[in-house]
Amino acid sequence: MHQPEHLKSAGLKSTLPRLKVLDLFENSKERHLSAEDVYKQLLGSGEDVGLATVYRVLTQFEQAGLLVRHHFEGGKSVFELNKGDHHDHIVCLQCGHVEEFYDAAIETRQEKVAAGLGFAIRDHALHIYADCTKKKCPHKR
Amino acid sequence: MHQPEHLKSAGLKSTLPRLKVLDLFENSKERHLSAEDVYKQLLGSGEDVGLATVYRVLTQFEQAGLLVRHHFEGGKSVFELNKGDHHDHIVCLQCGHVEEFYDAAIETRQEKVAAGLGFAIRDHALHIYADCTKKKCPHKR
DNA sequence: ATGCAAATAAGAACGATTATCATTCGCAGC
DNA sequence: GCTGCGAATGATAATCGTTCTTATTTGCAT
Repeated sequence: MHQPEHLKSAGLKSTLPRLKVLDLFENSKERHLSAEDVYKQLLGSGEDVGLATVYRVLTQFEQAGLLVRHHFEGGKSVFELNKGDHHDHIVCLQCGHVEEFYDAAIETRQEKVAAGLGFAIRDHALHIYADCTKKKCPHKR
Repeated sequence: MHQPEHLKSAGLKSTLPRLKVLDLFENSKERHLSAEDVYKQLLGSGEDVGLATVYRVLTQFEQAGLLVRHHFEGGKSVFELNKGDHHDHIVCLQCGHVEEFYDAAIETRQEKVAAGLGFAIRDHALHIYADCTKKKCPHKR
């Protein structure tokens, strides 16, 4: 792993905390992590980063376009690697796992509706909160 | 205005703060109000209610089905009178005004997508953040 | 009117996040 | 490879929205 280029092109110095956070997002099982998730996972790996630094780095990465921030219910911000695509989210009410999906029909309908009301869409968020219908929820929190 | 019945049927005593909050939602220009909006408007009207009471009452009203709570970006909860219908929201990025809409096609597509992924929808929120395309944004903050 | 459970107001407490600031680090220039 | 300086960090205080605690007040059935 040598993403220093990512950081460099974003105008950010390649520091240890930043490399660690980026690495975490690229190698973690869960794509969607909160600031505290990141902080705890780093501590768990023996890394010594401050919580304040985690928040700072996440915000910088968001501004640099490396991460995308989401506001699901529950108050806390959740981040994921920016794959460049747009997608919406289903949040499992049982385990908190976040599934992604994209539906072209929904996207175009949104544009139509907004245009009809005299708005130009800048951004949107579709969050579905649902129960997994499989017998046992397959995702562990 | 005599909504004591609303309160009564919800199992809530008809107290002054509760009546005032309910009245505010029924007579305010903006349908969507945060706890602080409610608190400030009441203070402005010379009413003397505590902020804690506002939060308590809003939560009770939500549980009683009188109000619906929304989580837009920005962290704070926003409430509106429960009209019984479901609708989604467009938030004007200029003035913060919230416009409501309902699109059957979007709703059905959501169900299909969720079912296809093995989820049973419990709740969902579609928030569109957009710019008003009219020359001057007609809504004042 | 009286009493008591329920509701209130004020402020403390809380969780998530941001700001402050002294110390440390990355890295360009020597 | 060393130096120096501005940027980045970590510890902690501060902030913001919200909830909890508790002593006091209120609605309302009697």
